[in-house]
Amino acid sequence: MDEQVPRDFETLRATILDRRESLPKRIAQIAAYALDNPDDIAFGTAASIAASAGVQPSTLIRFAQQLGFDGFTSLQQVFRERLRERNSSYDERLQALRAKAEGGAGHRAIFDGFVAAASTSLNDISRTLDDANLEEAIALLAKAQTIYVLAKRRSYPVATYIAYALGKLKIRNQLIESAAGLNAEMVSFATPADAVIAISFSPYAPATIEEARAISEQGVPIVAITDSSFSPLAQFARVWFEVAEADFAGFRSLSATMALAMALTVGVGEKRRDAGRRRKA
Amino acid sequence: MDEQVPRDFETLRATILDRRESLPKRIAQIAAYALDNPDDIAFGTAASIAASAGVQPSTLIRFAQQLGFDGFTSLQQVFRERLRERNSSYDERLQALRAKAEGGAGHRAIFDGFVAAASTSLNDISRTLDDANLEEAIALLAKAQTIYVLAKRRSYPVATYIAYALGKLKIRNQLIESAAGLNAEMVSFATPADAVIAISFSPYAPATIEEARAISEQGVPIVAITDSSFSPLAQFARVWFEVAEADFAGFRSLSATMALAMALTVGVGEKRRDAGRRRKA
DNA sequence: GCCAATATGAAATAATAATTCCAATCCATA
DNA sequence: TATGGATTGGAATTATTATTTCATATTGGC
Repeated sequence: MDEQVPRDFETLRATILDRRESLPKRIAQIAAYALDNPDDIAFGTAASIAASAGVQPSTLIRFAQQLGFDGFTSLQQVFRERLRERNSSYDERLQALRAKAEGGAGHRAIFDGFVAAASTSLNDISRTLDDANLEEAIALLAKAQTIYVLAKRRSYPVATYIAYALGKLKIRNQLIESAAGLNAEMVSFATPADAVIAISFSPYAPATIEEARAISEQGVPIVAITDSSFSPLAQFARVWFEVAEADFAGFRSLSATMALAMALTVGVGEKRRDAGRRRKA
Repeated sequence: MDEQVPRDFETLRATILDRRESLPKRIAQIAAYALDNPDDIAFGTAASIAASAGVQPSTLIRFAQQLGFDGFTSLQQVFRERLRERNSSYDERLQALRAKAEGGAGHRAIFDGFVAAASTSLNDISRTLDDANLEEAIALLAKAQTIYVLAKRRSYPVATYIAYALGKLKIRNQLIESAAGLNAEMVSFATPADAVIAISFSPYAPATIEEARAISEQGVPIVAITDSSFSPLAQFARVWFEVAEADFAGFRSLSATMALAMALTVGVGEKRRDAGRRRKA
C-alpha cells in the first residue's frame, strides 16, 4: 500500500499538485476547484459542490477515493480542520498571550500583555460601535468651522494624534492646551458653528470636564469619547461613544480610542471632500 | 412579528446574551455551549453537538427556533459564515476594506479599516519583536537618571503617552518639546548618565533626527523605535526596534508602537522596583 | 399543594445527502 | 477503425441527519 492518506490540508494540497498531470479530466477539474475554493468544500454538500464545479457528485467521490480517502466525507474533514485551525489561531494566541503575561515571565510577558490588551479592546469596539452614532458624529464635525480637540492626561495622546491628522487633511482645528494657562480664553472663542471632540476616561480629569461644560454652555456641539454612560462628559455631549479599553499592568490600552479617533477624522475629511465636489458640480 | 432573525454572528451573540436570563435551563445550556464552542456548531451535526452540550437534539432545534430561525440548519449557517469571514487573513481583510473604503462604502468601512490596520500591526510586532532587544533596551533605560522622550508629528502622541506613563510610575522624564523653541537647550542638559527614547518613522521629521544626532554626540544612549534599518535614527541608537505599522487611508496605525512603548515604560518601572528592593534587602 | 403552562426527553419520521451501480462514452492502441 | 480499458453521467440505493411528535417531567402562580 503506497497510499498515504493526507490528513492535513497542506499535505493534501501538495499531493494534488503533484498528481495534477496524471488525473483524468473531470477529476482534475474538481481538484482545481477544490484548491481554488477550499471554503466551499468545507461547507458544501457533495451535490452543491459538484454542481459549482460542474461535475457529477460521483466524480467528487471518485476524486476523494483516488486520494486515498474512503469517501467525500473524510476528504471534507481535512478542509474543515483547516478552517478550524486557521480560525482558532487568533483567539487562542490572544488567550496564550494573556496567560503568559499573567504568569509574569519577564519583560516579554509585559509586552505580550499590552498587545493582548490592545487586541481585546479592538475586538470589543468593533463589536459594539454603533454605525448610526458614527455617522451622526461625522456629520456634526464635518459642518464645523473649527474643530476643537479636548483631552488631558491619559487621553492627551489621542488628542495630539487627532490634531495631527486633521492638520494633514487641512481641516481647521485647535488643540485645547496651553502652557500659558490660557485654556479658558481659548475655549471662549468657540461658537455654535464650531464643534468639539472631547475625550476623557475615568478618573475624569477635572479640567476636561470643566472646559467641556463651559464650551457646551456656549452652544458648541460636543462629540465625546468616554467610558460609560455615567461619565460627566456624556451629559454635555451631543453625540457620545462608549469605549471600553482593556487594561494591563495598571495602564489602559488606547488602541480602540485611537481607531475610533482616526475613523472620525478621516470620515470628516471624506465628508467634506464629497460636499465640496457636490457644490462644484 | 417582532422577531428579527440575526443574520450575522455578532448580532446573534448579542441576542443570546441579551436573553440569557429569560431562557429555560436546557436552552440556556446549549446557548452557553454555542457561544463557547462556535466551531463545533459550525461543523457538527445536530446529534453530535447536542451530545457534547449534554442536551437532546430536539433542544438544540428549539433553541434555534426560539432565536427566530426555522431550524438548526439555518442557525448553523450563521456559525459557518463567521468561520468563512474570520478565516480570511488580516491582510486580505485589510485589502478588502481598503477597496471598499475607496469605493465610498460609508464610514463604517473606514472605521473597520483602522481596526484592521491596528490588528495587523499588533500581529506583526508580536511576531517580530526580539526579546533580547527588549531586555537590553529596558536595562539601558532603567539605569538612566532622566529619560528624555523625543518624537514629533505622527510619533508625537506616543511620546506624550510615554511621558504620561513614566510620570505615573514616578520615573523622572523630560519630553523634548518646547513652544519657545528651546529644544536645543533642553537637549544640551542631557548627560551620558541619562537616556533617550526616540521615535521616528519615514518620512523622518528633520528636527527629530537633528536632535537625536546632537544628543548622541553628547554620549547619551538612545533607544530608537523606527521603521527600517535604513532609518537615520537607527545609526544613532544604542538599541533600536523595527516596527512596521500597517496603514489605512493614508494614516499609519500606532498600535504596535504604543504597545512597545508601554512595554518599555512598564518594564523600566518593574526593573527599578526590583533593583530598589534588592538594594534594601 | 394543585393546576396549567412550559420545558424536556426519547423515539418515530421525514428530509437530505453520500455512495453505489450500471450503462454510455471516450480514448489510446493495434 | 475496431477493441479493450478507463472514465463519466445519471439514477437508484443506502446512510445519515434534521425535525416532529408525543409522553413525561418540571416550574410558577394561585
